[in-house]
Amino acid sequence: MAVVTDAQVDEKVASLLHKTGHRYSTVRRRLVTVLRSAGKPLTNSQIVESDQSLVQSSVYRNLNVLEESGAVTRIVTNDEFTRYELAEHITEHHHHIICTSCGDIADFSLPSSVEKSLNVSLRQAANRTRFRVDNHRLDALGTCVSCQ
Amino acid sequence: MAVVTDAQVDEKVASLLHKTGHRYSTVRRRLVTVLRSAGKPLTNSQIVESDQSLVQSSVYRNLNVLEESGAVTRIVTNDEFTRYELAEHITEHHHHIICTSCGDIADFSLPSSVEKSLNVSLRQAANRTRFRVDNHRLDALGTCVSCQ
DNA sequence: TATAATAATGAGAATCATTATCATATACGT
DNA sequence: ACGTATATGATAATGATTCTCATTATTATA
Repeated sequence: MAVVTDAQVDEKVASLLHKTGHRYSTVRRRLVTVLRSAGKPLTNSQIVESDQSLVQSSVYRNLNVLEESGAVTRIVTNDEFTRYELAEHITEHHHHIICTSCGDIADFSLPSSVEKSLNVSLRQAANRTRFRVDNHRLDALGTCVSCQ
Repeated sequence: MAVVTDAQVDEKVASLLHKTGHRYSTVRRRLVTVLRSAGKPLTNSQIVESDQSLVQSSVYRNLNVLEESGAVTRIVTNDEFTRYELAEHITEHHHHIICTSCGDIADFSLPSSVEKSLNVSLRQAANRTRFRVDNHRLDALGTCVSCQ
């Protein structure tokens, strides 16, 4: 997560937006900056709090645009707020530990050996359902410091 | 999932409800029956469709009661509907494959060797965050037959 | 098995995160 | 700079979920 520079993120997001016929506007740049510096998925209101120049309705609209373009991923926990983060192919593969009490999230990673065996097993398991598997999502569920 | 009988499920649910000061009413019995026979997490409206004697507002209320008692688990996908299933300790540990297009879900299981190494790695990873880890949630993301 | 006390139900109203609308402003190609 | 297409912000609308409350069911006890 430290190896990717701001400039590289900008370039990727710009390319994704342009490919889908959208502009990399000032508001969208600020949005990407907020998401990048947070280091964890944020709710709409956390985003607006982080950068008070941003407007709720525009943030919602642009998060959807960025998601359609593939630059941003939507995270749902068990609380009532959707959270957003930069897509993994822009940053790097990681997982979330979710507080089952307040919905707060932290990022973490697993050894690549574990990731590999997981992927193999998932493909095998998927063959038994009739779904086509594209990806996986592994979350740890627990309690954050302030809820303990 | 085949080893648990209806009577055993009933007994467990009754016990969980009574422990938390609730009754195992007729409506709650029907709800458990619907969830049990579905074999996959259901939305509120899927539940009401499955058993037309059930009423939307009562289903919502009772799903919450059952969740608080620990008999039912809430599943959120990326679509706009929350889904519910019988808790794992009543049936058995399993995972979900979620259709990223329509939100439909199927159940699947992994080899216990994979589950074990996963658990070990999760504990280790959690030590680096400041969360206490209780559980994990592994979903495969893909496309269901009717969306392919 | 009646009774009283308590919890559950159903119908509808209320809530609130998210989306849609639309007049105005901004960005891009020429 | 100009004209056109897209983006923005303020506000209204939407819809899944929750809340309310008068009525009904369940349980414990005599």
